[in-house]
Amino acid sequence: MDIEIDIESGEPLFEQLVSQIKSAVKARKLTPGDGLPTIRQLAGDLRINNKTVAKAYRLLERDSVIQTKGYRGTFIHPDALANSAFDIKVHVHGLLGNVIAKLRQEGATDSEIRIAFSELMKSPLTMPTDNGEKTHA
Amino acid sequence: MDIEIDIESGEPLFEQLVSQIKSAVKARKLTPGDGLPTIRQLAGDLRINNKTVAKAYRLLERDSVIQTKGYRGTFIHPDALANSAFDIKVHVHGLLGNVIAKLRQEGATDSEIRIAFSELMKSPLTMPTDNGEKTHA
DNA sequence: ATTTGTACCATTTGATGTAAGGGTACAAGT
DNA sequence: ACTTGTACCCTTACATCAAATGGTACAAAT
Repeated sequence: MDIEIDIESGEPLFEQLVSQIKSAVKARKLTPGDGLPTIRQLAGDLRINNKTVAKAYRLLERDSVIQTKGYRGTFIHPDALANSAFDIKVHVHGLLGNVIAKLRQEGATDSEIRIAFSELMKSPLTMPTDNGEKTHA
Repeated sequence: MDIEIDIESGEPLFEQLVSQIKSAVKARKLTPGDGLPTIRQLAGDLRINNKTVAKAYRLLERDSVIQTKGYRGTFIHPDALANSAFDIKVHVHGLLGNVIAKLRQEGATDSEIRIAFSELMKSPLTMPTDNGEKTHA
């Protein structure tokens, strides 16, 4: 598995890592059980910061594309192929986009939307308020 | 109708204007048909910028608390009392808050949410996409 | 004890937003 | 013609965040 990074590209480094590994999974170049280099190893090879690689790994694990097993290292997740198809960015874009469109339609200014958003993002303890109409089962 | 502005208060000037006029309506100090000072007049009296007052008036008219009649000036809206009760900030907070809570719960990072939000707010042409989306896997 | 991912402290750089101010110009209503 | 709200150009000061880097420290697994 070759991972290459383009510093010049506008795309964030951690994002390049994530999409390259997902692509490799989709292309069957990486299959469940395959081992990945350690964070420090990969960071050293690419000459980038450990934290940048760690960030990519963290996201990949959240998406269940990889699996970390402590001391033993990091491996391709059993369901990696299916999970690589899902892009949470698209999901977030969809849900947020609908609400924004609705609010704009109702007359809310972009400033009002932005300010409310900022305030909401400041409190990390947001619990779902379930006063919506389309609650799914 | 006395309008007073506190420059020292952290609250934005245009917001002070809006809330004071809404309060006056709720307190029946301003009733439908009452005339308001012109933007330039009020800005001069309070020694603030025209645009600050104009912004407050624009928001008040959007909320149908006041009504501008071109040359004749600005007046309290017939339904001002009812409309003063509605606070769009609360509404925006509610809708946005639910989506944010849901996305966080689904594992989206705050960065991902913020970035998607920024991208969406950049395109002023957002149309409602009405997709009856449910929970993903 | 060693290596793993991870968490925490910090920093710099660049982008982007709000709020407010200043000036100029214009269509619409009377 | 005159005044209205409004639209556009610009600027300032302030705040926040992303991305990346650097260093230190730690629980878990063997």
